[in-house]
Amino acid sequence: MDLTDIYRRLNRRFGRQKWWAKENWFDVLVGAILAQRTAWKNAEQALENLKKAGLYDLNAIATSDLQSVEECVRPAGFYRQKARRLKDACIRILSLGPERLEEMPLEEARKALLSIKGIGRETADSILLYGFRRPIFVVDAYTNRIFKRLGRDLDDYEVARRWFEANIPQDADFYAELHALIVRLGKTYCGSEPQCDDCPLLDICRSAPAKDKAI
DNA sequence: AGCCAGGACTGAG
DNA sequence: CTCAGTCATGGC
Repeated sequence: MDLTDIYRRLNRRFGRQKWWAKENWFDVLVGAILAQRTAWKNAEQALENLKKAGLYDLNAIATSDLQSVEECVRPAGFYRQKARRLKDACIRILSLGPERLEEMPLEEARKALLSIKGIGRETADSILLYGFRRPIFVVDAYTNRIFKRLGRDLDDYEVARRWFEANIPQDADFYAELHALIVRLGKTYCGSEPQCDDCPLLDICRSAPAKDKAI
């Protein structure tokens, strides 16, 4: 399966996605945590609330009253967890020194992020890729769903990630665009009600093994 | 009226 | 290690 070809098709169909194109790592950190298992629209509302409350700042969140963060973050769902995770993440990164994350070797930075409660693999990789422009490919639920339909099982996250990285140009901007395009494709064609008409990958899907067709 | 959204943690087997 | 249960609001 030619991932570069898939990228070309998606890019032709959807154009440039520019996820977090001009944002910094803090924007991505907060956005990624708030967007966990939540529609982006709701995470966006929570972001606005944080800004209006003067809490959109690493130091401010780290030293904040947890309840005021909860109020802001409520629209994003799981608001008690997310408030706690946000604050914890800010405290940890402050004590580590944010600039250290840029200097560290990639695997080390990844481990540092993963050691923060509330930051799992996808969130850590999103922060590294979109926030720090480090070459790590992000695998998410859409990626799983789509590629299972195309005939490739990705249920092991690390294996899946390495497979992508080994089969496309090892470039952060390419990773960033491809992942965003995959999510875009997923939203449009692979939701609860699959819309196969006009799907840019329809031929690949048709020629795939028939076992996982029913997603 | 359910179902789902750009996950991660916990506890049980 | 795998897997269900849990966390929670808003939109369709």
